[in-house]
Amino acid sequence: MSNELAEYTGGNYILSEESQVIQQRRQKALELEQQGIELFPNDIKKPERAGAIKKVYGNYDAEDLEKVEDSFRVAGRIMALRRFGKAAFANIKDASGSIQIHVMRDRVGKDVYKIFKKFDIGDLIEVEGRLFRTRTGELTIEADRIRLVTKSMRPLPEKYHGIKDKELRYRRRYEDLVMNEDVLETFRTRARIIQMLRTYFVSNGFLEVETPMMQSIVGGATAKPFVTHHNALGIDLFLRIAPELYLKRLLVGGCERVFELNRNFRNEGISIQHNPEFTMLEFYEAYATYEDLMVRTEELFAQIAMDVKGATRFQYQGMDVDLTPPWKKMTLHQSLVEVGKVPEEELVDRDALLARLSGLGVEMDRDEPLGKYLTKLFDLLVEPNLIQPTFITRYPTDISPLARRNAENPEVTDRFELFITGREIANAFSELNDPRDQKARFEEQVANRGDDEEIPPEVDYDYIRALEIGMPPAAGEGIGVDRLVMLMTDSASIRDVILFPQMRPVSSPGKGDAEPVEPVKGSK
RNA sequence: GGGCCGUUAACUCAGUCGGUAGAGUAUCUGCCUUUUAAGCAGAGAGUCGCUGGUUCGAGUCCAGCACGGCCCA
Repeated sequence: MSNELAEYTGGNYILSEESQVIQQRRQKALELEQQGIELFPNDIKKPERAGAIKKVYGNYDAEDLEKVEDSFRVAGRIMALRRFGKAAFANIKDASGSIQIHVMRDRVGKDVYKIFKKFDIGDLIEVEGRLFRTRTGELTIEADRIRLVTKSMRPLPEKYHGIKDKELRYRRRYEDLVMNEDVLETFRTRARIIQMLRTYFVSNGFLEVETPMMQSIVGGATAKPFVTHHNALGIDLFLRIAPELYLKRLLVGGCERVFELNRNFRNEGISIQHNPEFTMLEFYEAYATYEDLMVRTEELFAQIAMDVKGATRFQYQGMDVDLTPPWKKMTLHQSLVEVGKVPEEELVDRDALLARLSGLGVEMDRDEPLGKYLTKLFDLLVEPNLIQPTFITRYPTDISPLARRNAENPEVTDRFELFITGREIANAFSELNDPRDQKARFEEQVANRGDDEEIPPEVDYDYIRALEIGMPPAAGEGIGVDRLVMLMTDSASIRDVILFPQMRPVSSPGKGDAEPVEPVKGSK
């Protein structure tokens, strides 16, 4: 064959040559068509599920099955094909599982068998017949009728090893899903976790809302945003980095319990833990404090673990994790001293902190708020060691612009971050609802931002206005859903829990070849 | 942004000291009516990621680039 040589044509790719295997498939498809076989019919009645048949008849022995006179009609993809001249076995896979079929020339008829001989692994077919058990004991459908449902024009990956190349798995998730059983299982678990999150909050009286994805002022977190432009309004808009300021406006509006489960976008690095778009759950509860949210979080995570894992104690990437409440609590200072082995007196000493960071290979500006040095040290020395669930509390006020000050010590906030398996998985605090303090902190934040910022920082004065109307005392939390799913599915990379993770588009022929792209009609 | 590793047939992978490009699966042909990584016999299939360099000769050595993976910032 000649590889799929792609020609660069100004953004689109056209296959100039095809592999031999694909040419042969096209040829076969043509031959079938000439014999009057529809390659892509649309009149297939809803079939039985392979898994359901197996569930009901899985325990029947050969004699029992002979008494079952019903015919069963399934449809699915041919995953394996073993031909013997005038008969063949095939494995047919649908969303519920797979089932073996047996096709005999003398049963389906010469003409049909001739057509069947042109079917390939990867084709979707429909089969109808009675159940029997083979000599080796496998429940099998003896085909009376067989029909092509969708012709596959391209060969599937190798049947035994499947598709292993991670790049191809992420770029061609459809193929990954066809070949690798566990992938669908992971995403089923993901769906179940999201369902449980939703059920938990709804049943606790939280209102699910949707707030803007496109915002004119970046707020609610510190991260670089994606910029887009609205033509009619003539303004730049930012894809949200967090929904926080909108959800708290709803607290002002009288929604005492709200949550949003949706995507955030951050224009930063891609890593094993970061995808530019990721799923965040944020919830806000009036008349609750960050301490109440600790209890909720423990309860929620334990419930999810029980459902997914059947226990609150399980393995993650070889680590033993125990989510049984209550979880460990530590202040940021404590964690730096006890886990990070930083002498306590250093924690208030700018020079000592900078020196220690420098020793760790991190150079930071001298005029950063002290809290930044502490959290940097925390990231390096403490976070990786927090394997068991741990709430870290009392974050410095200077790095927590939206959190309520602690009543005894206004230099720290009523805030926690949750760490499991050395990773941040949630962030929560009692909400700052004093508009005067909020305004001062916003303005200070804006004043302190460097000139090198690509996006000029802006104070959200409408949010201040909302606080002036009056926001009830409340606490709010954000949970990184992808990371939670990673934990519960024992996935090492965030890409394994996002169906289509962000990848750089392929711009040259070769591995990960772009498929032929027809120029989009009407596009420039 | 830095380091290490990878990129060879549609897929999974070998490829020794620099000397004509290999296997299995898949495909095609023939045989085969209870197989299940079916079997047997045969065949076709490659711009060795891209570009340049060294060399009589490069999949192999060197440089740059692209994409990806892992680790670090």
